[in-house]
Amino acid sequence: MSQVTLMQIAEKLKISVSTVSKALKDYPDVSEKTKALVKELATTLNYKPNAFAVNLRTKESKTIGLIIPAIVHHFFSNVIKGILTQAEKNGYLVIILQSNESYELEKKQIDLLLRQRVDGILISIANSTRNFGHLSDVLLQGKPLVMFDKIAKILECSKVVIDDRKAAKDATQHLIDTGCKRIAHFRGPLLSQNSIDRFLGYREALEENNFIYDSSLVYICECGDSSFEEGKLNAIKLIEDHDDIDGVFINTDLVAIGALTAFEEMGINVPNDISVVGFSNWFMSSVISPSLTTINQPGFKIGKAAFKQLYKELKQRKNNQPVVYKKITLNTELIKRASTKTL
Amino acid sequence: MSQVTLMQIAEKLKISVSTVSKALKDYPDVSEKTKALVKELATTLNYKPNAFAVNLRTKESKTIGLIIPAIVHHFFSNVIKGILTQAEKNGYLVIILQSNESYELEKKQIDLLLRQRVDGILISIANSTRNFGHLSDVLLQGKPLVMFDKIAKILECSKVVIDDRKAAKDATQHLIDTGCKRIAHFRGPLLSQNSIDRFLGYREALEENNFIYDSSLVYICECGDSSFEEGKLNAIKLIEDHDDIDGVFINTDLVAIGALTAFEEMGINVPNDISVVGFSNWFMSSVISPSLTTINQPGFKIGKAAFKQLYKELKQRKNNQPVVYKKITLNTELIKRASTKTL
DNA sequence: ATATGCAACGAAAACGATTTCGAAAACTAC
DNA sequence: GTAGTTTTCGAAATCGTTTTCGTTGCATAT
Repeated sequence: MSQVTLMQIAEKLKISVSTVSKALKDYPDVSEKTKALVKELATTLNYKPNAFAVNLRTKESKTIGLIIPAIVHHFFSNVIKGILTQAEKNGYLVIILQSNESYELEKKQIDLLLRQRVDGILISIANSTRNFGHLSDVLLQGKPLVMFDKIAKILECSKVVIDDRKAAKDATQHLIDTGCKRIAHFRGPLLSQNSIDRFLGYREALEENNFIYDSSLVYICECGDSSFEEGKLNAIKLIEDHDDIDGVFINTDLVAIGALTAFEEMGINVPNDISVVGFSNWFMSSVISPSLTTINQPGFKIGKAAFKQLYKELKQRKNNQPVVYKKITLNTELIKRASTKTL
Repeated sequence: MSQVTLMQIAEKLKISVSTVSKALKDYPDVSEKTKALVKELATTLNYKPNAFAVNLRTKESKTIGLIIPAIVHHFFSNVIKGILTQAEKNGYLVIILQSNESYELEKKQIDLLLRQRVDGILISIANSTRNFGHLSDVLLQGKPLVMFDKIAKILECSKVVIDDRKAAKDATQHLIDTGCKRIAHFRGPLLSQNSIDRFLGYREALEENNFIYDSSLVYICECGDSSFEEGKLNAIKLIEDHDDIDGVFINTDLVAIGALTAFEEMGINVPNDISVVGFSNWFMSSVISPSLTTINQPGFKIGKAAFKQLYKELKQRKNNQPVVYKKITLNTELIKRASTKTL
């Protein structure tokens, strides 16, 4: 029932606690004979070192914290999977918290993790987060912090991202390449940096191809729980407002799927009347009809890279080496499917 | 940089560590004046109690472990969300591990969590898990264990489930009620208890309506990463093998969506030629065309209920009350959509 | 003056491991 | 046999809290 301790092993073997500890950790100053004895008893008693005591002594917990805006989300759950996979490989445990896109919650959660004395923190910040004091606190405590996907540009720490702007430009360029002449954009929240960057990529592609940018072609959606509905509504509004649109670049897949549905209901053919490009490559995008051309956002890889970077910094600090922050940008790719024309 | 400790506060105030500790925890034997002094200094120094030391003393970590077969999964990510939400409310942190449906991994992860001295464990077991020694170890260590969704019936502990059999029966009955005369079933893995129960529900509905059960109408799929493809392939095989099928009950939504796609490609109209009912109510099911009739599996609620039960047992043990195991069965509901006929 | 009670504080023993340092034992070499 | 070296072990400090059990000083009652 109650846990086995080093002392219990020591008493049974009539040796000291220190020797038991050293035997289990293969210190050179313990004879092979006692080592064997200790190890055997330890396994038969099913000894498990008390993590609290170990952590207290060694000042590290082999645990990291992860704060993420949402869990029920194809991209983010892939990120989590990447992080967990890599953490497991390196013997780290992960405490996961979801901020629900709330700054207040995020702040509280950082504090919780700091109290828990995690070795480091991975975070994708909430859209509503404008102050970064809670994040610089982490750095000030001497703990590594790696941001991914939704980052604070101003904060000096490592980051793992995709190039939203370039990806959005690629997406828009694809619409242009396949013959679209007047291209709308359903963008995400005004405050979200990702949305801003994607919007900028959209505009940049237009400008490079000498299209005139028309702000009335840009529709905003929150990209929250009702993304699908937002996509439908915006699609309807788009058709009401304009009669010459032949392409749309949409901030996220789910909104795009809503738009596809609305287009179908209105008897508008995709891609012949209007071409659609989404963003993220949710699993769903490949199974709907017409399948959705989109930008693949490599969630699993981002998660892996984020943990790897955190791990690297953890080791650098441990070895008193200078910590070098890195900004890692992972490649996205355009996945061409049936919602855009082929040349 | 380095963390503030009780001793540092004590030294600055020229009082003892014990008084500081007691002041912060509002013990009655500390004067209001010193309490105020201590609390003020604690906040200005940004004191955070060292969780390792606290845990070591109090023998509880306010942390629980969660082992889950997969994260990138609509149902499971909803469960996680439910658990995290409830855990946060009660001041608990959650360490999440994914077993990837591997028994070996699951065993190792249980051991990891036990070493970490989590206060309790929530688990949905892997399909491949046939031995439950690692799980009864948890109970033997005096730590609460609550299983959800994928459970081991043989193990005596609390469980949170849905009634797969009844739900499957409802689904099949709905096909019968809407006029289907010959109903096939795409079932999940042979080893998965959920699949077995759903299969039994399917058969029970047939029998209760005096349909003859025909094992050649039951197709197996793994329901893994290629569920969609499996659905397509099975649908094609089904049509090749039989020409009189007018209804299918399918083990999971994703497989069902694959089947829907294949039916459409083969020019078979759903629901007029064949009606389809899925299982789980993935988000996707409502946005595809035709939208999928399915069984809603309340992931969020399951997660919440699982944590609540764990919490209850945690408190019972703490108060030396007898621990009562409970099997909680949550309601499912049939969501009628366009893939089945209306009366 | 003595006894009693209470308020306010502190010393010290846990909790269970790690690690340094010193000591004992065993062995080598002369 | 003695000096010196190498093995092998253990005592004790430490990590930062919590909590028990005193102790002190002071006010009140007798």
